[in-house]
Amino acid sequence: MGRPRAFDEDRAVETAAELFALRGYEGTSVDDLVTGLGVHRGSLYKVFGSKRGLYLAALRRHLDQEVLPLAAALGTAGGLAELLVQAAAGFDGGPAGGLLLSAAVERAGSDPEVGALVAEGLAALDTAVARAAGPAGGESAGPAGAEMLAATVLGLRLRARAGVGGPSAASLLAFAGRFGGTGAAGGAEPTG
Amino acid sequence: MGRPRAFDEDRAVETAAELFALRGYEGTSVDDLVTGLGVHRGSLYKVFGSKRGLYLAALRRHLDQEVLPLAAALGTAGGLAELLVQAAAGFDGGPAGGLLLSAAVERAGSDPEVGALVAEGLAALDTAVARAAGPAGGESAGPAGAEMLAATVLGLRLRARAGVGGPSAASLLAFAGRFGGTGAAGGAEPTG
DNA sequence: AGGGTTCGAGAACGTTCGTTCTTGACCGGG
DNA sequence: CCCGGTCAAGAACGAACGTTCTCGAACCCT
Repeated sequence: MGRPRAFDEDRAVETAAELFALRGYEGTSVDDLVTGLGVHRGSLYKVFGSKRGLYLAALRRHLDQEVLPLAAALGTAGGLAELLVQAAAGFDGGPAGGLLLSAAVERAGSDPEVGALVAEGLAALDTAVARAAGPAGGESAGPAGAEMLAATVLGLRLRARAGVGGPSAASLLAFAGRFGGTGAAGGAEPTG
Repeated sequence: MGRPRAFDEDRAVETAAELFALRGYEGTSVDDLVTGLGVHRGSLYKVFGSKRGLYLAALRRHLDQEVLPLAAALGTAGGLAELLVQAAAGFDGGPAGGLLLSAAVERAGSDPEVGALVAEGLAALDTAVARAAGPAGGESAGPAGAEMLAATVLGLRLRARAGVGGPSAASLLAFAGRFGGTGAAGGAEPTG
């Protein structure tokens, strides 16, 4: 009953996630969202309740549609070296954890609900890294060795986001070699 | 000539750095700054020109008074293991790169001047890590191996800032051991 | 066909934003 | 002594903020 919705809700949340990832929560105004999403103000408040509600939906979607699938894919195929290379390159050039990174720094400390979502995303990253690194990184490096490598991945993403150049491919491979990762284990000859 | 200033400018910038680090640039209002600094609005604009001017001064001070000295200290004394342990623990419990982290994620991409300062801070961190890691991390791990370890330090600080638990001490020592770091090279027995 | 309900369009709300202005207190040099 | 200049105090500015309201159009169900 009633008039059917004229916009794709999931697509709106996806666009909101990109805007929030790009400019942060405080840096993105409701006007920006209304313009960028092409969704009317009233509809936005009817569906999501508030700007924060839309932000939480965007972060939730970011985890479900990008972080978790990416983590799962990296956990099964490819080794540690590939994971580090893709992390430094921005995975596939997309947002690639940009919203997770932004939320972790800007909102996780002051908004408990955001903090819980960020913790969930980071835990998924830990699991993926543990699987990619295999026994070398996940076990012999200590009971929580994967968290160290996950921190490295986060740091690489942060550097890329800040616009500073990342390490060379040779460094990435040499680094992975220290953990006996698949693909580039052993020798660490700078080839470039 | 004229009435002398009644507030400590350097102390005001220091407090501003703490506020900006805690709530970010967009999340800190001029009213917050006026209240927190105890400096009048007019004086603030007379001295720093704008909110952004104060932010740049705070970031500049953060680099000069906290990041660079910390990097220098870590570069000369202590090994990689100690650096990682201190990074995970928040160095000395202070802001410890919080403003650098916040600026890197929130402002470096959209404000070139902030981006330059952030790049300077990250470069200083690279240098410090290279010295702490010694030949093992700085050379044999590749020409830019230190950047990988610096990324790990950044990731650890980000995790701490987001409020998620960091790796155990055993993991940190085992990780450092992979690079032949001073203090905990070799064995990686979980002692806790 | 018509009632009930939800939608999209946009004006409007009060608040807060960053910034500027006005006013009077204070200080050093002639 | 008093004058030029800098200071602190706070009101005030227009713009932008997040949110709410009013209104007519569009649609499903009976």
